[in-house]
Order: sequence, then C-alpha cells, then structure tokens
Amino acid sequence: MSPNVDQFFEERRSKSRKLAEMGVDPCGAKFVTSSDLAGAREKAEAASIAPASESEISVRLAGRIVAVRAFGKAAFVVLRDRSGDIQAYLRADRLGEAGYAVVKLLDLGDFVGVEGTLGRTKTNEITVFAKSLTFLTKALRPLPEKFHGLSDTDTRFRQRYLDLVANPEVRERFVKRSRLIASLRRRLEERGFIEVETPMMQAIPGGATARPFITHHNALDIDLYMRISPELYLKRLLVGGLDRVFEIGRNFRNEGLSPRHNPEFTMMELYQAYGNLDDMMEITESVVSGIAGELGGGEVQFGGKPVKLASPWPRLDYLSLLAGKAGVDPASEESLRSAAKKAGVDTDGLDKWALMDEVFSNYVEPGLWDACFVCGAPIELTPLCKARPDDPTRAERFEAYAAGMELANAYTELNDPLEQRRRFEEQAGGSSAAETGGKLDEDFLTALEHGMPPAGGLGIGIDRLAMIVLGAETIREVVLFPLLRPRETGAATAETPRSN
RNA sequence: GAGGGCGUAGCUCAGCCUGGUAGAGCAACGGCUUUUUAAGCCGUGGGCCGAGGGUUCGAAUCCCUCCGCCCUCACCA
Repeated sequence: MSPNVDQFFEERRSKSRKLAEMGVDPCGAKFVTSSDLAGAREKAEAASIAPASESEISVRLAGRIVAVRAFGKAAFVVLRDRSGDIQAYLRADRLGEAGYAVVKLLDLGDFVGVEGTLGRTKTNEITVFAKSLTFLTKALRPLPEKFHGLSDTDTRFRQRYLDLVANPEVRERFVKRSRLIASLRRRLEERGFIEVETPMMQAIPGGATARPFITHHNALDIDLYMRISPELYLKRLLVGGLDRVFEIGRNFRNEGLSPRHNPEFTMMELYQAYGNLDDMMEITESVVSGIAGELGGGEVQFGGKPVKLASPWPRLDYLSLLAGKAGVDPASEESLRSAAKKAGVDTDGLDKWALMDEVFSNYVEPGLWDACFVCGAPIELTPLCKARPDDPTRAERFEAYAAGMELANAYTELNDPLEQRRRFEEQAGGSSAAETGGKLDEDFLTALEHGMPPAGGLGIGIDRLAMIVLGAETIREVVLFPLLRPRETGAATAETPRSN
C-alpha cells in the first residue's frame, strides 16, 4: 500500500476511534427512514416551499456523504442513496455540542442518517434542516473525486461499487437494467408463460454450438459442462405439458471477449406450444418495443444514432440481403469465398454455409440498424429448427437485429424425433462436435419420441437488449461484473491493510 | 493469438516529442468562516512516474522485456 493510502486509512481509523470514545458506534445499526432521498425531494417539491424557508414536514433520511461544505459551526452535506441525492444542513446550535462534535469527524464516504424538516435554502436548494444526526458507518478509504468521478475502466469494473457510488449515471443504468428484466418477466407472465429453471450444469452441452466451460462433480466423479443454452431442457418441458415456459438466466460460452461478448451472458428463452414463428415475431416486436418505450421514452440512441424499435419491424429475406447488401451470389460457393476473403476472413476449411454466415456477419449485419427480422437462413445452420414447408433448404427461422447486433433468434421448432436424430448425427460428424466427444443427447431424443407439440421458440439476448435500450456501446456497461483477468495475488494482498 | 494505444499523488490529468532528478485541480491535514452548490481564504503533508533490464555523467522522458487495461482483428452456428 502506498504511503498516501496509508495516511488516509490511519486518519480515518483515528476518527473512527474518536467516535467510539464518544459513545458513537462507527459501524452503526438499523435506521428507520421515512422514504428514500428522491421521495423526500418529491415531497418537498409538492409542498411548494418558498426559498429560504422551512416547512413543517419532518423526514428521516439516510445515505452516503458524497460532498461536504463545512463552515465553522455549520455544514452542508450531500447525501446519496439508490434514488438520488439530497442536501442536509447541519448547524451546531441545532445539533448541540455533542451532535456537532460528530459532524467534525465526518468524511466523504461515511453513511449517516438525519432527522429534520424539509425546506429550501436562499439559493432554492431542497434541503433537510437537521434536528439530529445519526452516525451509521465510517468509510476507512477515500471515495473517487467528486467532480470528474471515476473514469479508469480498470478500477470501474474491478471495483464496481466505486463506480456506482461515484457515477450516478452508472447506478441509473443498472437500475434500468433491472427494470427491463422485471418488465420482460411481467409481459411474458401476462401472456401465460411460466418461469422455470433448468440445469446450468449439463452432462451434454446442447442447444447451440459453442465451446463450453468444463467443470467436475466430485461425488459422481463426472465432468459436467456449463450450459451454452437451456433449449433442450425447455423443450423437455413442452413434452411434459408445460405449454408456455420461459427462462431468464446465464449461458456460458468459452469464447473471446469483445464489446459485444462476455463469456457469461444473460438469455431469455421461451417456448410456446401450438405456436410457430409468426407468434415469436409478434412477441419479439411487442415486448422489445414495449420495453424500449417504457424505459427509453420511445427514443433510443446508439452511438449517437437513433435506432427505431417501434413495431412493426420489416421482414427481410436472408438470401436477398446477401445478394443485395453483400453483392454475392448466395448459390455460388466461389462468390461467397471471395467475398469472405475480401473481408479478411480465413476461409480455409469453411464450407458453403459457414462462408455464407461469415459474409452475412461481415457485410450485412453491421448495416441492420433499425430493428428488423431476417428470415429464411439456410437449414444447414440450424439443426433444431423446422424447414420451411415451401423450401426445405431454408429454416423456418428469424433472427432479429438492431443497432448492427443480433438481438433475438427464433424457430418454428423441429418436433420430428427421427428428423432430429438425423440432424444430430449429421452434426456429430462435423468438427464442431469434437469438443464434447460428439455425444448425442439421447435423453432429449427420447423425450421427443414421446411427442413434443408443434411450437415456436425464441431467444433474446438480454445484455444486448439492455445495451440498445440503454444506449450502452459495450457489454461491460450493462454487466455489473464483467470478466477481467484476475489481479496478481500479490497485488491483492498488498491492498489489504494490516491490522493492529 | 496479432497489431495499435494507454499506465505519473486516493481521484481527474499535465510533463515525455526536444533527457537535468515531479506539477495542477479535487481529496487529506492545521487554521478562519452559521445559507454553501466543484464554497472561499491562509498554511502543510503526500509519488520506487505499472514492474524489471539497458543506453547515458544523468531516465517519468530514449531502447528492450514483462504485467494490466482499452481499441481493432482473429477465435466464436
């Protein structure tokens, strides 16, 4: 620890000891409040208090001190909680000698409770005129600077609590993410879906193709995989008669990090028996545009450019987009290969379908700015999806895009157990299955053989939805604790102050 | 994994190109101050300049290696 941090720490410890000597617990106790800070503000506004006057409205409020402006025998402190900030005015003549002695020992970062009346100062600032101050908790380390806040991304992500305290817009963003998920849950429940939880540790990681994380269960002495998708378990529930199910939870993929990828990310997946792709479109449009309206006030900006999320979303054709936006002939492997090469893709060993996917994500995806559905991707890429009745080479599938990112993916689900087995076997021959030994999920196939009703299925990437709705350009701004390389243990030890 | 950028006080940053031994604001400490809004005024302390090595009489500054973060690419149904 640097001498400077040591100095802060020792000074604050000494104040903490002084408080204890005065009979004040430096790590206080329950404090009943009359409302949060924003609630007190609203009350004050509603009472239309004149400048430089006090009302008779009493409040009890608590928060962390984020600013102190002290005079000899009076001080203004700004309190902050989850809802916002409010100023409190502490005067020696109102708090008494003992009370004001505590004020003298306050530091930025301490938690306090105040009881007093709401009013406005002569500068018209809503203020709690304190009758008493209750010390709640001492902060032994200093907070980041009050004006510029905290901007170093390393510290912001590693010590997110500092980011949340110092940067109100960050706190607000995560509150909104929580509201987003609550709203999504409510909207699905209104449609008769029930929320379920399926295994995150799976013996065979299915439902997608991605490299899994491997873990080990000691008692059974078996390797397990962190799920890459809940799909195969949710479908088992359709077999079991839970006709409308959804799950909101983490998926894990052992792949690279990027502004759009975190190895653990949050997905919403739902399955609706007796439905199909059209139902999934309706749900996606309605839920996403509804949430955006609720949280973003209808106006959503990403990277300074507006993104249109209001329904209806245009239905675009996968192959037409390839021809139109990428200028390739989707039927020609050579045309696809040369386009992929031009985009800097290493095309060795890629088959026609993989090339198509590369061309799509390099040439078409970045330009899909306003929300839209891309329909009819080739069946080869989607072993869990039904083929189109009119064109068996294409999947009855859509992917929803907005702000140049894939936001959702939906199928009319394949419920033919024999066809499903054939597709799995085909896939097991491919290279992507090597990681998990190419094992077929026989238990899932058995479930299908018992009969899965025709169904539509939908997955929405919640982190990306949050990014778009909240205008965050990197996933790290919507994930509280994004994955970072752990610090050296030596450094971590040095952070811990020695006791005495 | 490759390329580029960044790393200086608790925080936000200057200094680096053109080497001469470390600066500002906020925060902290002492003093004055009972209506401030990044409060003010006077004074004080605080840095192995990410780590290690090299060049040099002399390195925050130039060179090399390593570590961490960010960006782009690659990996990634």
